[in-house]
Amino acid sequence: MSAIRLLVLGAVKQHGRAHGYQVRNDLEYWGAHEWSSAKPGSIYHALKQMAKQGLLRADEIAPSTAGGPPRVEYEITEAGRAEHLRLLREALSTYDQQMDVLSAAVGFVVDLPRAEAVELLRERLRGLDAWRTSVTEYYTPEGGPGQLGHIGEIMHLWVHSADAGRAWTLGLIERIEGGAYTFAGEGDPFVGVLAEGQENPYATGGDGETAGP
Amino acid sequence: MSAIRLLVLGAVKQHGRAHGYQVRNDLEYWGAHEWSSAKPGSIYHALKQMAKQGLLRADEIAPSTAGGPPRVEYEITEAGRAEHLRLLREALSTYDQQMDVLSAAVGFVVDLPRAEAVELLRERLRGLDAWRTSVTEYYTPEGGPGQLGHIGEIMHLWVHSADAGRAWTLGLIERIEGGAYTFAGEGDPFVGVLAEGQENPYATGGDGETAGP
DNA sequence: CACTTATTAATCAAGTTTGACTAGCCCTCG
DNA sequence: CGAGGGCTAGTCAAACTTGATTAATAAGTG
Repeated sequence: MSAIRLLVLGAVKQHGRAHGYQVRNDLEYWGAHEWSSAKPGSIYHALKQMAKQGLLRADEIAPSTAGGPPRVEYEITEAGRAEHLRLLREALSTYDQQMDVLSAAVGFVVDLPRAEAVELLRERLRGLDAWRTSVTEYYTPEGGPGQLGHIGEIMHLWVHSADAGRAWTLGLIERIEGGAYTFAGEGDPFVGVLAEGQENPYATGGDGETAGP
Repeated sequence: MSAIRLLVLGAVKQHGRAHGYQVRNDLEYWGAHEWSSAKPGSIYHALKQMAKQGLLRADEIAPSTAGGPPRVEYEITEAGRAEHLRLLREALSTYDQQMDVLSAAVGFVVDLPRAEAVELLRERLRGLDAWRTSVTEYYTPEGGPGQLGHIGEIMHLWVHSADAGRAWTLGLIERIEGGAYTFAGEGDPFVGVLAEGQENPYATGGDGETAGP
């Protein structure tokens, strides 16, 4: 699973209706172009693909309000909302070892009821534990771990990473159960999108360069 | 950078000369089909691509020794050896947040001299630190971190993961400096490939299922 | 006003990845 | 003996990602 669908669907969902450039701008605002494959080509491709699959409805619209070729506006469908929740649940609950998917999911976690978010994260913990166990078993040959030579370091890396993922997940569960943030059905949601015409303080070429290679 | 070139080049290099199925088997032996994109299509594609680029030399060979269509054998060229080292150095030294690349690199780390391996890992540490700093700066708006709502959890995740990566890297450096493993120019290298005809105990369909989804 | 430069909103080609499929050969079971 | 299952080695189409490029308009400049 790649993060792009979750991100693009989520962006359109928060607006209700959006054109490609708007989605692109939101994702840039979230910094997503730095840590995921949310580059223009991928975004426009995902929009078209999801429109073809009925998750979005495409409306041709006259010349844009600010120069450039005419825009296509996309509106989210019921199927699209359902798919977004499905992707979100999957991303939160499965150990995927890809941080971009998890990051995107965390960005939308408050779209779920609080109790469900916690339950999904617990599911994640179970997956992590199972993975950790299977890694240690797989990489333990009959002759003892010394048999492996430096290859054992790969296992070491994974176990380390599983443990770190576990600790982070536990921390998040604790904060959510402690009442942090506003979840679905608990009042005004936190919305992180740019209004039409609002300038993006974290735009691509800015001096605030961020993520690594 | 994807891990596939590093893996495939490395596999051919360890044999000196290999056909696609042999590479595929080695990567399966290493468990790489579980944690990287080392699936048949990608492997054969990478072989062809790298042959076109002069990193490998392709020789057509008569029907296989054990049924099936004729094999194409690939031999690594000087350019291929150089490219493998280049990819390896890059994978070890840059913070990439993709565990598959790092895992593959760890598998080949002993191809380098011990001192260079340590230096590259230190470079990695510097990259990690820089990234951690930029993340905390990027995600600290004027109004204080409370401004971010649940979005701050994304930063939390990254910082956590950077710290875990730092700890693992430090541990590895320590073990290498402590004399662990046999590096380039230090005697008989550890070679983890299957000999021709040797059965693969970790083959795809085996009951020893491993990595997560 | 004509001409250059920037910005906005996409599109395109090239390269990758995926998952399913083909086709030859061997072995076994009835 | 021959039908089917399984292994070997690989191909293929479809989807996805990437980076470059295009087109349309707006804004500045002499």
